[in-house]
Amino acid sequence: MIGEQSTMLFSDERSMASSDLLKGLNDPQQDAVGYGDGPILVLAGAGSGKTRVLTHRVAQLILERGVPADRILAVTFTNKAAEEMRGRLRQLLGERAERLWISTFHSAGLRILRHNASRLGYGNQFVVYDDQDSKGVLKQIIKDLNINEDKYPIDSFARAIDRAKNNFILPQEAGKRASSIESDLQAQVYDRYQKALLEANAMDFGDLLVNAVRVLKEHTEVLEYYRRTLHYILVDEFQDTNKVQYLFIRLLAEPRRNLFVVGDDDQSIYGFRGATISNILEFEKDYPNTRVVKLEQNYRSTGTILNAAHAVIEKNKARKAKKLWTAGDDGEQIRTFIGYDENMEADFVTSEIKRLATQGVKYSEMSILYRTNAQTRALEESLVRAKVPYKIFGGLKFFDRKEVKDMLAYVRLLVNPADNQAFQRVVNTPPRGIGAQAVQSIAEEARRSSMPFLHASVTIAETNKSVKKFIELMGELKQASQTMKFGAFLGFIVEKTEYGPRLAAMKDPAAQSRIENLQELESLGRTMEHPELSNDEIMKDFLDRISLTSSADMPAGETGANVPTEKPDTVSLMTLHLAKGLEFPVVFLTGLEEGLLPHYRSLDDTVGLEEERRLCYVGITRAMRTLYLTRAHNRGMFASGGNSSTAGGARIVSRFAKDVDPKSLTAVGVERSQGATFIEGYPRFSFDDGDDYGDEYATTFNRRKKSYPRYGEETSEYTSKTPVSLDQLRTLLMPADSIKKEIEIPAEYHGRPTAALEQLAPGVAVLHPSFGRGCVEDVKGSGSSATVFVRFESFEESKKLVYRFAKLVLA
DNA sequence: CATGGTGGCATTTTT
DNA sequence: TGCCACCATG
Repeated sequence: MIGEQSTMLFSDERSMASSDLLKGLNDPQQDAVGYGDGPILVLAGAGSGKTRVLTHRVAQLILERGVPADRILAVTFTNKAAEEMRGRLRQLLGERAERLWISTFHSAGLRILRHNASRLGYGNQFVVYDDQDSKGVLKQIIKDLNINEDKYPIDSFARAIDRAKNNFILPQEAGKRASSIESDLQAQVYDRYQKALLEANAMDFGDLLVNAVRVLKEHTEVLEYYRRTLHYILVDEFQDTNKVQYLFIRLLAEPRRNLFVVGDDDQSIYGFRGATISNILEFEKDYPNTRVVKLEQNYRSTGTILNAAHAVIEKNKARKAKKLWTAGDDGEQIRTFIGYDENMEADFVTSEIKRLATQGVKYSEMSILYRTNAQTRALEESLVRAKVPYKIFGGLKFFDRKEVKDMLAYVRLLVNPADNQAFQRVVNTPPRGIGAQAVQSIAEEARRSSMPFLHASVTIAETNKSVKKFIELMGELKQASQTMKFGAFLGFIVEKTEYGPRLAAMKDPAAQSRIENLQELESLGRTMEHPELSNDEIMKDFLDRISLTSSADMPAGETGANVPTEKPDTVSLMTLHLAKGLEFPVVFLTGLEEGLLPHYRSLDDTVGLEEERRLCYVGITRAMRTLYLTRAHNRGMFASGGNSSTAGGARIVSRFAKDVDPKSLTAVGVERSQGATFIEGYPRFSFDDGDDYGDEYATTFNRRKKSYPRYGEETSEYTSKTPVSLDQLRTLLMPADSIKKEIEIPAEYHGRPTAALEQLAPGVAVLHPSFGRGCVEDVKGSGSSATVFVRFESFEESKKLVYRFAKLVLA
């Protein structure tokens, strides 16, 4: 849903008459698209046709000015946005769109480094470390340096290093700048960390940018090459670029300066990642004769929604003055709701969704937005209960699974024997008698001989039988990797390492789903097979794709009216950060409370608060037609077990909501019945008298409250048990890919309430989300520790399930 | 020396 | 839940 104006002006596949390019664009849009050479900054407000301008600009360069497609680089923030852009350009340009270089900053960095990393002392086949790997490296360093982890936690170093990289500060420079004991220590750790990565032939995320810039700066022949190649550069979401990214672009854009950047300072929400608004506010200083174009006409939202958005954002000091306007009318009132707690809030959202659905609104036209991922729990639970199809964006769950990471670590180690993190991950996984002591001696040997752990362990193997066996295993895997097909090879790893067999031997229900995940991985491997590529190449490609796919890469398809979609009709749930660039007819903006939005971590700092405000602005401007603002009166911050803990007590309405004109708000539900307002009201909530709620939401809520505990009950098992389908994974790994966590509920199991413990007795037929149909044999214990023995149709022996987690349903 | 079980703790946002 | 530190056991 990146699309703004979804008109289908150009249906001709091949190309179009160039004069048509400007048709359907408003004056400023035409200005931007038709501009000649030189730097141009397009300040594009939310919903003002930004993507349209970008794509038409590219088309204009090619069709009207004869620029070859491979002379153009367009940089976006997510793979999805890149794919979206390519898709649209395909409509404008046909085949030629394939030759454009459209990618994210990180992919562009990776591509350059794959060809040139050797100039920096890395092997070109370096691996990309994820956050976990990075922390593993840091942990070792902190141990080596005898740093007190309580005083200086790993995360503080991770953050410091990340910050340095965002600002293109290399270790040496960091050392020079250090002005305190702490920053000096950080610089030391940073230096050792980089050396460790270099030894492991690995780069972390930040390195993909830092090292790309280094290679360009330090090796003129490389820089010249890219400058010769790239004549036009376009940058999307420019307000979210940080210093390294800016340097990267600046280097490539010289000397032509044909730089076309599009952004909106009001939507800068990645300050924590080093994005600096000054990049956009000061662009004109760096490029003196910049043409500035403002797009202020909004084609997305109603007047009421735009007014609310403006009321929120205008309080920010650090912004370029502008005000969105629409030629459309005011539209509906904004609807508000206060829930007793987050569950009631969720139930409200759910029931409104169902209501709208019966009125013909598609699920895919509705979206639920929130500040923190933790808020999904209640929402998810409520949606599952009501059988509303949904998908949650964010979090690469499949590849984050332990068993998947374990198997991938074997692959990594084979591709890059210097990958010490992968080594440490697999050396005793599954347990094979190589404990901390043995690893310690391997590490010492590695240091002594300056060899990777894997090589050092060959020496240790002379005196340690377990290590010897491990080495032999790796050798066997290596040989197999040369001869077997990739998919089969993955299966071979699972077998040979005994990882699979050991899981199979476990009675634990969780083991079963892990096996299924490994089978999925194997199937996925089969789809990666390619007759012209060696297994080594396939493995590298496989790993690269996995490490670069991000949680914001949304499913393709829901791009508005002009692209027919076969995508499932589901409600979208995502954080405000992930929502940027998208639009939905109906938006539920949840958790409008002090401490959540704005988040309490930002409360004491004005810069942070301004960013929270922008976040709220982004949320509001996602809505095309209908906007809901909801909050909860109580919120269990740390959900656990069966307590309805409400740490933090009563919650106060967000200051952002207070900025919205009350006349545009209509209370729904509780406030309506009690005369309280969204802004001021604390409606009287009582557990004893359901009628107090005064509307239909009370029913669900009351039913609910009797069946505590609720946290982690309905949903967590779905997310961990439901295997990701092959098709999903395949999509995931294609360049255009989409990352999503999609929940598919088994048909029979669909929507039924979890069976109460009292209902379970020997002989009762039940359903389990992943084991299927079965019959209760016995029930032992009570309360949260109760266990149920079930004989499932598809299993020989009966299974012992913990009642609290099993989610059994009466058959 | 390796392993498995137990109890305590944590949660902003992400390329 | 899931991760980690700690401890008892083989």
